[in-house]
Amino acid sequence: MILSIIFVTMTVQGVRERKKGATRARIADVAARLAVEHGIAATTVDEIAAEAEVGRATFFRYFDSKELAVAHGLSGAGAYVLAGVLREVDPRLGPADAVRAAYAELGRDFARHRAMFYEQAMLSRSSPAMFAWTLHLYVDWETAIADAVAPRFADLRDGDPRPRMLGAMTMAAARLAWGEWLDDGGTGDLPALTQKYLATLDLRLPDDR
Amino acid sequence: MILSIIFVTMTVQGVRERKKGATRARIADVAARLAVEHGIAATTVDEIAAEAEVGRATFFRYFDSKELAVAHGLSGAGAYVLAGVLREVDPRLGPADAVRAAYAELGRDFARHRAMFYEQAMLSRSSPAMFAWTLHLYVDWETAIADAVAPRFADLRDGDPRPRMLGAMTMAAARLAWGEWLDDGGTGDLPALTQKYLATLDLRLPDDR
DNA sequence: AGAAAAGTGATACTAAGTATCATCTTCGTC
DNA sequence: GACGAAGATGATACTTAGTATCACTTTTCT
Repeated sequence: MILSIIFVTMTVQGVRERKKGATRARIADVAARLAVEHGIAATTVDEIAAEAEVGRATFFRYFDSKELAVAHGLSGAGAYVLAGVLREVDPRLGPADAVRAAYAELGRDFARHRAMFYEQAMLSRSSPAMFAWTLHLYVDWETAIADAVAPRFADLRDGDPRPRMLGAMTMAAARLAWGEWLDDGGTGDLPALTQKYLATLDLRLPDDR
Repeated sequence: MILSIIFVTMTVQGVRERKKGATRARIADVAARLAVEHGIAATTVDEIAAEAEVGRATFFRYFDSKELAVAHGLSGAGAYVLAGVLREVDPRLGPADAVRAAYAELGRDFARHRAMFYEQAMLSRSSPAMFAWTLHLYVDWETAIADAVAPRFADLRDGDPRPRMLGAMTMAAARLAWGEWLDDGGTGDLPALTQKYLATLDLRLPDDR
């Protein structure tokens, strides 16, 4: 009894929040799996909802569109993985170098996940709507990256544009590299391509000029 | 007779191409107007098609979604305006400086178009779908900017990532500035905000490092 | 001039996305 | 521990976006 009270008290997020997170993740996972298996066009919201064991209305409470659910399922966790890595790379590195280092870190086991990357890229291009919603998701990534990298700006001030810009540039590099990689048939070295785009990236203080 | 032959021969693009362009523009214009007047949700494709005097099927031949048509109507020409200005600013300016100069140029008659900018920004945020498709359009802008600015890279080589990155960074700056401006109620100085974001932007050669 | 190619519109259909409401679950308070 | 409030769910019904097909018209090319 007392134990359960303590447990409840200790629980960071209540039952409700935890359930919501689980449901959201379940829907996204199912959406991504079905889309990879049968293609986005052949996957209906009804199927996703049924497979995820939620009502159709609930599906749309969690995601604004079928495409967004798929995008989340494919790579929704990616932003947090990257943000996590970003926080852990050598603290002496500046913001832009930290991003490059984080991507280098992620690129290490690229070979193992090559097929997955290819599938995701193909899917994100499979329709204009899917592409649009993928871009929508990228904006979330941008903010996650910005938050993760902000502490590395030594002289950060209020409303500083640099973290957000660095996030945007990072995602642009990832997106462009991914596109070029796909155009080449997905046979090339995606991490190297990403570094190529990232290498063009630099930031300077507004008043350094 | 002979005159008409000469005329036909001189025509750069055939009747078909010209008609297509006009139809596309008409649809986009109507879509934007109706969306501004009644909101995107209250505007149906049927209304747009009817007003633009095309069949419903034709509408979807020109645009992949209602939202994309609206986005095009709102600012579809913007990319070409910017690209045009970009080509005309002082040829001695480097790529990044040219972008800043072009935006400064565009900012000069901002005051006159403030209300329009505000409407467009509000509309692009009015629904997640609209936002997603706006981002989709921005990718077109990116390539237009990249093409316009590419000649300014003195040592451009094949597959150089810098023009595309500069295009992406420019659009990111515009998008972020626009968002911040809107969050502040659209009362601030949008051109100045844009310059703030653009100021963080720099490019260096991959092998300068 | 006439055949080929491309664009258009009508029709019909599928499924995405919205709105409403009764029911059930979780939360805070007594 | 019970209870009322707040929030989440699912069923239902509905509107409209987006797709597919086909007969018809316009443009292009030879």
